[in-house]
Amino acid sequence: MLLTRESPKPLYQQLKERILKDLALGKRPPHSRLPSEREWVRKLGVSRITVRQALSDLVQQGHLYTVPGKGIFVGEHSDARELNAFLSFTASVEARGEKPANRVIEAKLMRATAAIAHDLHVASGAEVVVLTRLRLANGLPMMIQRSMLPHARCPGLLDRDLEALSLYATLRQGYGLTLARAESTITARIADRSERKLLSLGESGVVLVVDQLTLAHDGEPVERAESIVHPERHPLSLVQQDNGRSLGVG
Amino acid sequence: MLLTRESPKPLYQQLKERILKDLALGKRPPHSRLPSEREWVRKLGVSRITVRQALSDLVQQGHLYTVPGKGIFVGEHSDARELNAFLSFTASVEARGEKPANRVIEAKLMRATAAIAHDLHVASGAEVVVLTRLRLANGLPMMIQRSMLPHARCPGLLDRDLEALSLYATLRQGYGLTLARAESTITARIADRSERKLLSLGESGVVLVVDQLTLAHDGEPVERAESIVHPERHPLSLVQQDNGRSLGVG
DNA sequence: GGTATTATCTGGTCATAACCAGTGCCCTCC
DNA sequence: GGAGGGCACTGGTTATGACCAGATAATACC
Repeated sequence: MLLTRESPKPLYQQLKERILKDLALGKRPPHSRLPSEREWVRKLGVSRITVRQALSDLVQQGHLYTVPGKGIFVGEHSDARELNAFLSFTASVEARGEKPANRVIEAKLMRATAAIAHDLHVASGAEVVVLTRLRLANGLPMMIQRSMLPHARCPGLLDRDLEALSLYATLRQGYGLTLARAESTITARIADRSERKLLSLGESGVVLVVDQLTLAHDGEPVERAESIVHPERHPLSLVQQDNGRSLGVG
Repeated sequence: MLLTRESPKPLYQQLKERILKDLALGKRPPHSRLPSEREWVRKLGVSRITVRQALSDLVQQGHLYTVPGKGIFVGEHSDARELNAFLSFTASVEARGEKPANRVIEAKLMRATAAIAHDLHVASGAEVVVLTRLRLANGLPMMIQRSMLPHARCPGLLDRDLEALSLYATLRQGYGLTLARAESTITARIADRSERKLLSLGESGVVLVVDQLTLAHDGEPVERAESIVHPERHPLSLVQQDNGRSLGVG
Protein backbone atom coordinates (compact mmCIF):
# COMPACT_ATOMS: atom_id res chain seq x y z
CA MET A 1 0.00 0.00 0.00
CA LEU A 2 1.59 3.20 -1.16
CA LEU A 3 -1.33 5.57 -1.03
CA THR A 4 -2.16 7.56 2.05
CA ARG A 5 -5.23 9.55 2.87
CA GLU A 6 -3.30 11.74 5.26
CA SER A 7 -1.45 13.48 2.49
CA PRO A 8 -2.73 16.79 1.14
CA LYS A 9 -2.16 15.25 -2.27
CA PRO A 10 -5.24 13.73 -3.87
CA LEU A 11 -5.26 9.96 -4.10
CA TYR A 12 -5.38 9.93 -7.88
CA GLN A 13 -2.31 12.18 -7.98
CA GLN A 14 -0.44 9.75 -5.78
CA LEU A 15 -1.39 6.90 -8.08
CA LYS A 16 -0.33 8.85 -11.15
CA GLU A 17 3.06 9.58 -9.64
CA ARG A 18 3.51 5.98 -8.63
CA ILE A 19 2.81 4.75 -12.15
CA LEU A 20 4.97 7.45 -13.70
CA LYS A 21 7.81 6.42 -11.44
CA ASP A 22 7.40 2.82 -12.56
CA LEU A 23 7.58 3.95 -16.17
CA ALA A 24 10.65 6.06 -15.55
CA LEU A 25 12.40 3.21 -13.77
CA GLY A 26 11.85 0.91 -16.70
CA LYS A 27 9.50 -1.48 -14.98
CA ARG A 28 6.44 -1.78 -17.13
CA PRO A 29 8.01 -1.78 -20.60
CA PRO A 30 6.11 -0.42 -23.63
CA HIS A 31 3.03 -2.43 -24.61
CA SER A 32 3.03 -4.34 -21.34
CA ARG A 33 -0.33 -4.63 -19.68
CA LEU A 34 -1.13 -2.80 -16.47
CA PRO A 35 -3.41 -4.17 -13.78
CA SER A 36 -7.04 -3.63 -14.69
CA GLU A 37 -8.99 -0.79 -13.13
CA ARG A 38 -10.80 -3.16 -10.82
CA GLU A 39 -7.55 -4.78 -9.75
CA TRP A 40 -6.20 -1.38 -8.70
CA VAL A 41 -9.44 -0.83 -6.81
CA ARG A 42 -8.98 -4.07 -4.88
CA LYS A 43 -5.27 -3.60 -4.27
CA LEU A 44 -5.40 0.04 -3.20
CA GLY A 45 -8.74 0.13 -1.48
CA VAL A 46 -9.94 3.16 -3.39
CA SER A 47 -12.90 3.64 -5.66
CA ARG A 48 -12.92 3.05 -9.36
CA ILE A 49 -13.46 6.75 -10.07
CA THR A 50 -10.20 7.53 -8.37
CA VAL A 51 -8.33 4.91 -10.36
CA ARG A 52 -9.92 6.05 -13.60
CA GLN A 53 -9.00 9.67 -12.96
CA ALA A 54 -5.36 8.73 -12.57
CA LEU A 55 -5.30 6.40 -15.55
CA SER A 56 -7.22 8.64 -17.91
CA ASP A 57 -4.89 11.54 -17.11
CA LEU A 58 -1.97 9.33 -18.10
CA VAL A 59 -3.78 8.25 -21.24
CA GLN A 60 -4.41 11.87 -22.13
CA GLN A 61 -0.73 12.58 -21.79
CA GLY A 62 0.18 9.68 -24.02
CA HIS A 63 1.88 7.55 -21.39
CA LEU A 64 -0.71 4.80 -21.57
CA TYR A 65 -3.31 3.61 -24.02
CA THR A 66 -6.44 1.58 -23.54
CA VAL A 67 -8.00 -1.24 -25.54
CA PRO A 68 -11.65 -1.79 -24.61
CA GLY A 69 -12.29 -5.33 -23.59
CA LYS A 70 -8.62 -6.08 -23.11
CA GLY A 71 -6.94 -3.69 -20.75
CA ILE A 72 -4.61 -0.78 -20.25
CA PHE A 73 -1.15 -0.80 -21.76
CA VAL A 74 2.07 1.18 -21.57
CA GLY A 75 2.52 3.52 -24.51
CA GLU A 76 5.25 3.14 -27.07
CA HIS A 77 6.99 6.34 -26.08
CA SER A 78 6.48 6.29 -22.37
CA ASP A 79 9.96 7.63 -21.79
CA ALA A 80 11.76 10.51 -23.44
CA ARG A 81 8.79 12.78 -23.36
CA GLU A 82 8.99 16.58 -23.22
CA LEU A 83 12.23 16.96 -25.10
CA ASN A 84 10.31 19.64 -26.81
CA ALA A 85 12.60 22.24 -28.27
CA PHE A 86 10.31 25.14 -27.66
CA LEU A 87 9.27 25.60 -24.10
CA SER A 88 12.79 25.86 -22.69
CA PHE A 89 16.13 25.79 -24.41
CA THR A 90 17.84 24.89 -21.15
CA ALA A 91 15.56 21.94 -20.51
CA SER A 92 15.79 20.66 -24.03
CA VAL A 93 19.58 20.76 -24.06
CA GLU A 94 19.80 19.05 -20.70
CA ALA A 95 17.41 16.40 -21.94
CA ARG A 96 19.94 15.51 -24.60
CA GLY A 97 22.61 15.16 -21.96
CA GLU A 98 24.46 18.28 -23.00
CA LYS A 99 25.53 21.28 -20.97
CA PRO A 100 23.61 24.49 -21.64
CA ALA A 101 25.17 27.93 -21.27
CA ASN A 102 24.06 31.49 -21.89
CA ARG A 103 26.04 34.59 -22.82
CA VAL A 104 24.14 37.80 -22.35
CA ILE A 105 24.71 40.10 -25.30
CA GLU A 106 22.30 42.83 -24.39
CA ALA A 107 20.13 43.50 -21.35
CA LYS A 108 18.28 46.76 -21.04
CA LEU A 109 14.98 48.52 -20.63
CA MET A 110 13.18 49.90 -23.65
CA ARG A 111 9.96 51.75 -24.42
CA ALA A 112 7.45 49.53 -26.17
CA THR A 113 6.79 50.32 -29.80
CA ALA A 114 3.24 50.00 -31.04
CA ALA A 115 3.80 46.47 -32.36
CA ILE A 116 5.51 45.25 -29.18
CA ALA A 117 2.89 46.92 -27.02
CA HIS A 118 0.18 45.11 -28.93
CA ASP A 119 1.84 41.72 -28.58
CA LEU A 120 2.61 42.14 -24.89
CA HIS A 121 -0.70 43.76 -23.95
CA VAL A 122 0.89 46.87 -22.46
CA ALA A 123 0.49 50.54 -23.21
CA SER A 124 2.54 51.94 -26.03
CA GLY A 125 5.70 53.36 -24.51
CA ALA A 126 5.56 51.16 -21.41
CA GLU A 127 8.81 49.75 -20.07
CA VAL A 128 9.91 46.51 -21.68
CA VAL A 129 12.85 44.33 -20.70
CA VAL A 130 14.98 43.42 -23.69
CA LEU A 131 17.30 40.49 -23.25
CA THR A 132 19.49 39.19 -26.03
CA ARG A 133 21.42 36.04 -25.34
CA LEU A 134 23.70 33.70 -27.20
CA ARG A 135 22.73 30.20 -26.16
CA LEU A 136 25.24 27.39 -26.26
CA ALA A 137 25.30 23.65 -25.77
CA ASN A 138 28.59 22.03 -24.83
CA GLY A 139 30.27 25.31 -25.69
CA LEU A 140 28.92 25.46 -29.25
CA PRO A 141 26.64 28.38 -30.17
CA MET A 142 23.17 27.12 -31.02
CA MET A 143 21.00 30.21 -31.24
CA ILE A 144 20.70 33.90 -30.69
CA GLN A 145 17.60 34.71 -28.72
CA ARG A 146 16.09 38.11 -28.17
CA SER A 147 13.37 38.17 -25.53
CA MET A 148 11.08 41.01 -24.61
CA LEU A 149 9.04 41.03 -21.43
CA PRO A 150 6.70 43.58 -19.87
CA HIS A 151 8.73 45.11 -17.05
CA ALA A 152 5.65 45.45 -14.88
CA ARG A 153 5.38 41.68 -14.58
CA CYS A 154 9.02 41.10 -13.68
CA PRO A 155 10.40 44.23 -11.99
CA GLY A 156 14.10 44.06 -11.29
CA LEU A 157 14.64 41.17 -13.66
CA LEU A 158 17.81 42.77 -15.01
CA ASP A 159 19.39 42.74 -11.54
CA ARG A 160 19.28 38.96 -11.43
CA ASP A 161 21.86 36.51 -12.68
CA LEU A 162 20.67 35.82 -16.19
CA GLU A 163 23.61 33.73 -17.31
CA ALA A 164 23.44 31.04 -14.70
CA LEU A 165 19.76 30.34 -14.50
CA SER A 166 17.16 29.57 -17.12
CA LEU A 167 14.98 32.60 -17.81
CA TYR A 168 11.85 30.53 -17.38
CA ALA A 169 13.10 29.19 -14.05
CA THR A 170 13.76 32.75 -12.91
CA LEU A 171 10.28 33.84 -13.93
CA ARG A 172 8.71 30.98 -12.08
CA GLN A 173 10.76 31.17 -8.91
CA GLY A 174 11.15 34.93 -8.72
CA TYR A 175 7.79 36.15 -9.94
CA GLY A 176 5.45 33.18 -9.79
CA LEU A 177 4.98 33.30 -13.54
CA THR A 178 4.32 29.87 -14.99
CA LEU A 179 4.15 29.68 -18.74
CA ALA A 180 1.16 27.87 -20.15
CA ARG A 181 1.12 28.43 -23.86
CA ALA A 182 3.54 29.19 -26.66
CA GLU A 183 2.55 30.37 -30.11
CA SER A 184 5.41 30.03 -32.55
CA THR A 185 6.00 30.81 -36.16
CA ILE A 186 8.97 29.25 -37.91
CA THR A 187 10.59 30.60 -41.02
CA ALA A 188 14.06 30.57 -42.53
CA ARG A 189 16.32 33.12 -44.19
CA ILE A 190 19.90 34.02 -44.96
CA ALA A 191 21.83 35.18 -41.90
CA ASP A 192 23.31 38.63 -41.77
CA ARG A 193 26.99 39.16 -41.02
CA SER A 194 26.76 39.51 -37.25
CA GLU A 195 24.55 36.46 -36.94
CA ARG A 196 26.93 34.46 -39.10
CA LYS A 197 29.76 35.46 -36.82
CA LEU A 198 28.02 34.78 -33.52
CA LEU A 199 26.77 31.38 -34.63
CA SER A 200 29.99 30.55 -36.51
CA LEU A 201 27.92 29.63 -39.54
CA GLY A 202 29.41 28.18 -42.69
CA GLU A 203 29.26 29.49 -46.23
CA SER A 204 25.59 29.46 -47.03
CA GLY A 205 24.55 31.06 -43.78
CA VAL A 206 20.99 29.80 -43.60
CA VAL A 207 19.23 30.23 -40.27
CA LEU A 208 15.91 29.17 -38.81
CA VAL A 209 13.89 32.00 -37.31
CA VAL A 210 11.45 31.20 -34.55
CA ASP A 211 9.05 33.89 -33.49
CA GLN A 212 7.39 33.01 -30.24
CA LEU A 213 4.79 34.55 -27.99
CA THR A 214 4.63 32.95 -24.57
CA LEU A 215 1.54 33.30 -22.44
CA ALA A 216 0.71 32.66 -18.79
CA HIS A 217 -2.27 30.65 -17.62
CA ASP A 218 -4.51 33.70 -17.64
CA GLY A 219 -3.82 34.21 -21.32
CA GLU A 220 -1.71 37.30 -20.65
CA PRO A 221 1.52 37.48 -22.65
CA VAL A 222 4.74 37.14 -20.69
CA GLU A 223 7.41 37.02 -23.33
CA ARG A 224 7.93 37.85 -26.95
CA ALA A 225 11.01 36.09 -28.31
CA GLU A 226 12.80 35.87 -31.62
CA SER A 227 15.32 33.09 -31.97
CA ILE A 228 17.91 32.83 -34.70
CA VAL A 229 18.77 29.15 -34.78
CA HIS A 230 21.69 27.25 -36.28
CA PRO A 231 19.81 24.75 -38.44
CA GLU A 232 22.34 21.91 -38.51
CA ARG A 233 23.49 22.11 -34.92
CA HIS A 234 20.10 22.67 -33.38
CA PRO A 235 17.35 21.22 -35.57
CA LEU A 236 13.97 21.84 -34.00
CA SER A 237 12.36 18.63 -32.96
CA LEU A 238 8.77 18.39 -32.12
CA VAL A 239 6.25 15.82 -31.05
CA GLN A 240 2.57 16.26 -31.62
CA GLN A 241 0.04 13.91 -30.17
CA ASP A 242 -3.63 13.55 -30.84
CA ASN A 243 -5.15 11.83 -27.88
CA GLY A 244 -8.82 12.17 -27.32
CA ARG A 245 -11.63 11.42 -29.59
CA SER A 246 -12.35 14.98 -30.52
CA LEU A 247 -10.70 15.53 -33.84
CA GLY A 248 -12.00 13.12 -36.41
CA VAL A 249 -15.45 12.72 -35.02
CA GLY A 250 -17.51 14.43 -37.68
CA MET B 1 -32.95 20.14 -24.05
CA LEU B 2 -30.48 19.21 -26.75
CA LEU B 3 -29.18 15.94 -25.39
CA THR B 4 -30.79 12.66 -26.26
CA ARG B 5 -30.29 9.27 -24.72
CA GLU B 6 -31.35 7.53 -27.90
CA SER B 7 -28.21 8.52 -29.73
CA PRO B 8 -25.29 6.09 -29.86
CA LYS B 9 -23.16 9.09 -28.94
CA PRO B 10 -22.36 9.37 -25.27
CA LEU B 11 -24.07 12.19 -23.43
CA TYR B 12 -20.80 13.91 -22.53
CA GLN B 13 -19.80 13.89 -26.20
CA GLN B 14 -23.04 15.58 -27.13
CA LEU B 15 -22.44 18.23 -24.48
CA LYS B 16 -18.88 18.76 -25.67
CA GLU B 17 -20.02 19.26 -29.24
CA ARG B 18 -22.73 21.63 -28.15
CA ILE B 19 -20.28 23.81 -26.25
CA LEU B 20 -17.72 23.66 -29.04
CA LYS B 21 -20.36 24.81 -31.49
CA ASP B 22 -21.20 27.73 -29.23
CA LEU B 23 -17.52 28.67 -29.13
CA ALA B 24 -17.18 28.41 -32.89
CA LEU B 25 -20.26 30.53 -33.46
CA GLY B 26 -18.90 33.29 -31.30
CA LYS B 27 -21.43 33.04 -28.51
CA ARG B 28 -19.51 32.67 -25.28
CA PRO B 29 -16.67 35.12 -25.90
CA PRO B 30 -13.26 34.57 -24.27
CA HIS B 31 -13.23 34.94 -20.48
CA SER B 32 -17.00 34.80 -20.29
CA ARG B 33 -18.36 32.54 -17.60
CA LEU B 34 -20.13 29.31 -18.44
CA PRO B 35 -23.01 27.89 -16.42
CA SER B 36 -21.70 26.10 -13.35
CA GLU B 37 -21.47 22.32 -13.30
CA ARG B 38 -24.56 22.06 -11.13
CA GLU B 39 -26.50 24.37 -13.41
CA TRP B 40 -25.77 22.09 -16.37
CA VAL B 41 -26.93 19.18 -14.24
CA ARG B 42 -30.25 20.88 -13.53
CA LYS B 43 -30.76 22.13 -17.08
CA LEU B 44 -29.86 18.92 -18.89
CA GLY B 45 -31.08 16.37 -16.40
CA VAL B 46 -27.81 14.46 -16.38
CA SER B 47 -25.45 13.66 -13.55
CA ARG B 48 -22.54 15.79 -12.48
CA ILE B 49 -20.07 13.13 -13.60
CA THR B 50 -21.32 13.45 -17.16
CA VAL B 51 -21.03 17.23 -17.10
CA ARG B 52 -17.58 17.08 -15.57
CA GLN B 53 -16.35 14.62 -18.19
CA ALA B 54 -17.38 16.99 -20.98
CA LEU B 55 -16.01 20.09 -19.29
CA SER B 56 -12.73 18.59 -18.18
CA ASP B 57 -12.07 17.31 -21.70
CA LEU B 58 -12.54 20.83 -22.99
CA VAL B 59 -10.28 22.18 -20.24
CA GLN B 60 -7.63 19.63 -21.20
CA GLN B 61 -7.78 20.80 -24.77
CA GLY B 62 -7.43 24.42 -23.75
CA HIS B 63 -10.86 25.62 -24.80
CA LEU B 64 -11.93 26.37 -21.23
CA TYR B 65 -10.25 27.05 -17.93
CA THR B 66 -11.50 26.75 -14.38
CA VAL B 67 -11.12 28.92 -11.31
CA PRO B 68 -11.96 27.04 -8.12
CA GLY B 69 -14.62 28.82 -6.13
CA LYS B 70 -15.62 30.98 -9.06
CA GLY B 71 -16.54 29.02 -12.13
CA ILE B 72 -15.62 27.84 -15.59
CA PHE B 73 -14.56 30.30 -18.23
CA VAL B 74 -13.95 30.40 -21.94
CA GLY B 75 -10.26 30.32 -22.80
CA GLU B 76 -8.46 33.17 -24.45
CA HIS B 77 -7.93 31.28 -27.67
CA SER B 78 -11.11 29.34 -27.90
CA ASP B 79 -11.27 29.87 -31.62
CA ALA B 80 -8.60 29.37 -34.27
CA ARG B 81 -7.42 26.15 -32.77
CA GLU B 82 -5.85 23.36 -34.81
CA LEU B 83 -4.38 25.54 -37.46
CA ASN B 84 -1.46 23.38 -36.76
CA ALA B 85 0.72 23.16 -39.80
CA PHE B 86 1.78 19.60 -39.19
CA LEU B 87 -0.99 17.12 -38.93
CA SER B 88 -2.61 17.96 -42.24
CA PHE B 89 -1.65 20.46 -44.89
CA THR B 90 -5.14 20.38 -46.34
CA ALA B 91 -6.80 21.12 -43.01
CA SER B 92 -4.37 23.89 -42.16
CA VAL B 93 -4.85 25.63 -45.48
CA GLU B 94 -8.62 25.37 -45.26
CA ALA B 95 -8.49 26.76 -41.75
CA ARG B 96 -6.97 29.92 -43.19
CA GLY B 97 -9.84 30.14 -45.63
CA GLU B 98 -7.68 29.27 -48.62
CA LYS B 99 -8.16 26.63 -51.26
CA PRO B 100 -5.76 23.68 -51.09
CA ALA B 101 -4.67 21.73 -54.15
CA ASN B 102 -2.26 18.90 -54.84
CA ARG B 103 -0.29 18.03 -57.94
CA VAL B 104 1.14 14.55 -57.94
CA ILE B 105 4.70 14.57 -59.20
CA GLU B 106 5.55 10.98 -58.54
CA ALA B 107 3.54 7.98 -57.37
CA LYS B 108 5.11 4.55 -57.39
CA LEU B 109 6.08 1.50 -55.44
CA MET B 110 9.62 1.07 -54.20
CA ARG B 111 11.64 -1.46 -52.24
CA ALA B 112 12.47 -0.20 -48.76
CA THR B 113 16.07 0.68 -48.14
CA ALA B 114 17.51 -0.20 -44.77
CA ALA B 115 16.90 3.26 -43.36
CA ILE B 116 13.32 3.46 -44.61
CA ALA B 117 12.62 -0.05 -43.44
CA HIS B 118 13.81 0.88 -39.98
CA ASP B 119 11.65 3.98 -39.79
CA LEU B 120 8.54 2.27 -41.12
CA HIS B 121 8.99 -0.96 -39.16
CA VAL B 122 8.94 -3.18 -42.23
CA ALA B 123 11.41 -5.70 -43.58
CA SER B 124 14.21 -4.39 -45.70
CA GLY B 125 13.10 -4.65 -49.33
CA ALA B 126 9.39 -4.59 -48.51
CA GLU B 127 7.09 -2.65 -50.78
CA VAL B 128 6.78 1.02 -49.96
CA VAL B 129 4.45 3.56 -51.56
CA VAL B 130 6.30 6.69 -52.60
CA LEU B 131 4.18 9.73 -53.23
CA THR B 132 5.66 13.08 -54.14
CA ARG B 133 3.27 15.98 -54.36
CA LEU B 134 3.44 19.67 -54.96
CA ARG B 135 0.99 21.26 -52.57
CA LEU B 136 -0.61 24.58 -53.35
CA ALA B 137 -2.86 27.09 -51.64
CA ASN B 138 -4.93 29.40 -53.81
CA GLY B 139 -2.84 28.23 -56.74
CA LEU B 140 0.51 29.21 -55.20
CA PRO B 141 3.02 26.42 -54.55
CA MET B 142 3.65 26.07 -50.82
CA MET B 143 5.65 22.90 -50.42
CA ILE B 144 6.98 19.77 -52.03
CA GLN B 145 6.11 16.74 -49.97
CA ARG B 146 7.48 13.28 -50.41
CA SER B 147 5.62 10.64 -48.39
CA MET B 148 6.53 7.02 -47.92
CA LEU B 149 4.07 4.49 -46.55
CA PRO B 150 4.28 0.74 -45.99
CA HIS B 151 2.26 -0.75 -48.84
CA ALA B 152 0.98 -3.53 -46.62
CA ARG B 153 -0.99 -1.04 -44.56
CA CYS B 154 -2.59 0.71 -47.52
CA PRO B 155 -2.78 -1.72 -50.45
CA GLY B 156 -4.02 -0.18 -53.67
CA LEU B 157 -3.42 3.35 -52.44
CA LEU B 158 -1.94 4.33 -55.79
CA ASP B 159 -5.20 3.46 -57.56
CA ARG B 160 -7.09 6.11 -55.65
CA ASP B 161 -7.53 9.73 -56.56
CA LEU B 162 -4.66 11.37 -54.74
CA GLU B 163 -5.10 14.85 -56.13
CA ALA B 164 -8.65 15.47 -54.97
CA LEU B 165 -8.60 14.10 -51.46
CA SER B 166 -6.31 14.70 -48.51
CA LEU B 167 -3.94 11.78 -48.02
CA TYR B 168 -4.86 11.59 -44.37
CA ALA B 169 -8.55 11.56 -45.19
CA THR B 170 -7.94 8.71 -47.64
CA LEU B 171 -6.03 6.74 -45.04
CA ARG B 172 -8.77 7.19 -42.49
CA GLN B 173 -11.72 6.51 -44.76
CA GLY B 174 -10.16 3.86 -46.96
CA TYR B 175 -8.03 1.94 -44.50
CA GLY B 176 -9.23 2.91 -41.04
CA LEU B 177 -5.85 4.40 -40.24
CA THR B 178 -6.13 7.28 -37.81
CA LEU B 179 -2.93 9.14 -37.13
CA ALA B 180 -2.13 9.69 -33.50
CA ARG B 181 1.36 11.06 -33.27
CA ALA B 182 3.79 13.02 -35.37
CA GLU B 183 7.49 13.34 -34.66
CA SER B 184 9.02 16.16 -36.66
CA THR B 185 12.44 17.63 -37.14
CA ILE B 186 12.75 21.04 -38.73
CA THR B 187 15.86 22.36 -40.41
CA ALA B 188 16.63 24.77 -43.23
CA ARG B 189 18.94 24.80 -46.22
CA ILE B 190 19.50 26.22 -49.68
CA ALA B 191 17.14 24.82 -52.28
CA ASP B 192 18.44 22.97 -55.30
CA ARG B 193 17.52 23.98 -58.80
CA SER B 194 14.45 21.78 -59.25
CA GLU B 195 13.06 22.79 -55.87
CA ARG B 196 13.63 26.43 -56.71
CA LYS B 197 11.71 25.98 -59.92
CA LEU B 198 8.78 24.04 -58.46
CA LEU B 199 8.31 26.44 -55.59
CA SER B 200 9.03 29.50 -57.73
CA LEU B 201 11.52 30.65 -55.14
CA GLY B 202 13.34 33.96 -55.34
CA GLU B 203 17.04 34.63 -55.43
CA SER B 204 18.25 33.33 -52.12
CA GLY B 205 16.37 30.06 -52.38
CA VAL B 206 16.14 29.19 -48.71
CA VAL B 207 13.72 26.40 -47.80
CA LEU B 208 12.45 24.88 -44.61
CA VAL B 209 12.81 21.11 -44.41
CA VAL B 210 10.40 19.18 -42.23
CA ASP B 211 11.13 15.55 -41.59
CA GLN B 212 8.15 13.81 -40.13
CA LEU B 213 7.31 10.36 -38.93
CA THR B 214 3.60 9.80 -38.41
CA LEU B 215 2.37 7.01 -36.17
CA ALA B 216 -0.97 5.34 -35.57
CA HIS B 217 -2.52 4.79 -32.17
CA ASP B 218 -0.73 1.50 -31.73
CA GLY B 219 2.63 3.19 -32.12
CA GLU B 220 3.21 1.67 -35.53
CA PRO B 221 4.54 4.07 -38.18
CA VAL B 222 2.22 4.91 -41.03
CA GLU B 223 4.07 7.55 -42.94
CA ARG B 224 7.51 8.97 -43.35
CA ALA B 225 7.42 12.38 -45.00
CA GLU B 226 9.90 15.00 -46.04
CA SER B 227 8.50 18.41 -46.82
CA ILE B 228 10.36 21.18 -48.61
CA VAL B 229 8.54 24.32 -47.54
CA HIS B 230 8.49 27.81 -48.99
CA PRO B 231 9.42 29.80 -45.87
CA GLU B 232 7.75 33.11 -46.67
CA ARG B 233 4.57 31.77 -48.20
CA HIS B 234 4.02 29.00 -45.74
CA PRO B 235 5.63 29.78 -42.38
CA LEU B 236 5.09 26.94 -39.94
CA SER B 237 2.88 28.01 -37.11
CA LEU B 238 2.60 26.05 -33.99
CA VAL B 239 0.81 26.20 -30.69
CA GLN B 240 2.03 24.41 -27.62
CA GLN B 241 -0.01 24.21 -24.49
CA ASP B 242 0.85 23.02 -21.05
CA ASN B 243 -2.39 22.02 -19.43
CA GLY B 244 -2.34 19.69 -16.53
CA ARG B 245 -0.36 19.82 -13.42
CA SER B 246 2.23 17.35 -14.48
CA LEU B 247 5.18 19.47 -15.45
CA GLY B 248 6.20 21.82 -12.69
CA VAL B 249 4.93 19.83 -9.75
CA GLY B 250 8.20 18.95 -8.07
C1' DG C 1 -13.50 -32.99 -33.16
C1' DG C 2 -15.65 -28.83 -34.22
C1' DT C 3 -19.03 -25.39 -33.20
C1' DA C 4 -22.04 -22.63 -30.51
C1' DT C 5 -23.27 -20.95 -26.05
C1' DT C 6 -22.26 -18.95 -21.77
C1' DA C 7 -19.82 -16.99 -17.98
C1' DT C 8 -16.57 -13.74 -16.88
C1' DC C 9 -13.28 -10.70 -17.80
C1' DT C 10 -12.15 -5.76 -19.82
C1' DG C 11 -12.75 -0.54 -20.31
C1' DG C 12 -16.66 3.10 -21.17
C1' DT C 13 -20.61 5.52 -19.56
C1' DC C 14 -23.76 7.26 -16.16
C1' DA C 15 -26.45 8.00 -11.59
C1' DT C 16 -26.60 9.45 -6.67
C1' DA C 17 -24.38 11.23 -2.87
C1' DA C 18 -21.13 13.05 0.07
C1' DC C 19 -17.40 16.31 1.89
C1' DC C 20 -13.63 19.87 1.13
C1' DA C 21 -11.61 24.43 0.26
C1' DG C 22 -12.00 28.41 -1.85
C1' DT C 23 -15.05 32.85 -3.19
C1' DG C 24 -18.39 36.29 -2.53
C1' DC C 25 -22.42 38.29 -0.72
C1' DC C 26 -25.35 39.71 2.97
C1' DC C 27 -26.57 40.53 7.45
C1' DT C 28 -25.61 41.42 12.03
C1' DC C 29 -23.07 43.41 15.63
C1' DC C 30 -20.20 46.88 17.44
C1' DG D 1 -20.23 53.28 8.90
C1' DG D 2 -17.08 49.54 9.26
C1' DA D 3 -15.82 44.92 10.67
C1' DG D 4 -17.00 40.40 11.47
C1' DG D 5 -19.40 36.09 10.89
C1' DG D 6 -22.20 33.29 8.55
C1' DC D 7 -24.28 31.23 4.33
C1' DA D 8 -24.77 30.00 -0.34
C1' DC D 9 -22.35 29.34 -3.99
C1' DT D 10 -18.04 27.44 -6.91
C1' DG D 11 -14.96 23.57 -8.68
C1' DG D 12 -12.16 19.33 -6.76
C1' DT D 13 -12.13 14.80 -4.84
C1' DT D 14 -14.00 10.39 -3.55
C1' DA D 15 -17.39 6.44 -2.66
C1' DT D 16 -20.83 3.04 -4.29
C1' DG D 17 -23.28 0.97 -7.59
C1' DA D 18 -25.11 0.01 -12.08
C1' DC D 19 -25.38 -1.25 -17.08
C1' DC D 20 -23.13 -1.62 -21.79
C1' DA D 21 -20.21 -3.64 -25.56
C1' DG D 22 -16.18 -5.95 -26.84
C1' DA D 23 -12.84 -9.76 -25.80
C1' DT D 24 -11.74 -14.37 -24.10
C1' DA D 25 -11.84 -18.75 -22.58
C1' DA D 26 -14.23 -22.58 -20.82
C1' DT D 27 -18.12 -25.30 -21.37
C1' DA D 28 -21.84 -27.70 -23.48
C1' DC D 29 -23.87 -29.39 -27.52
C1' DC D 30 -23.99 -31.66 -31.93
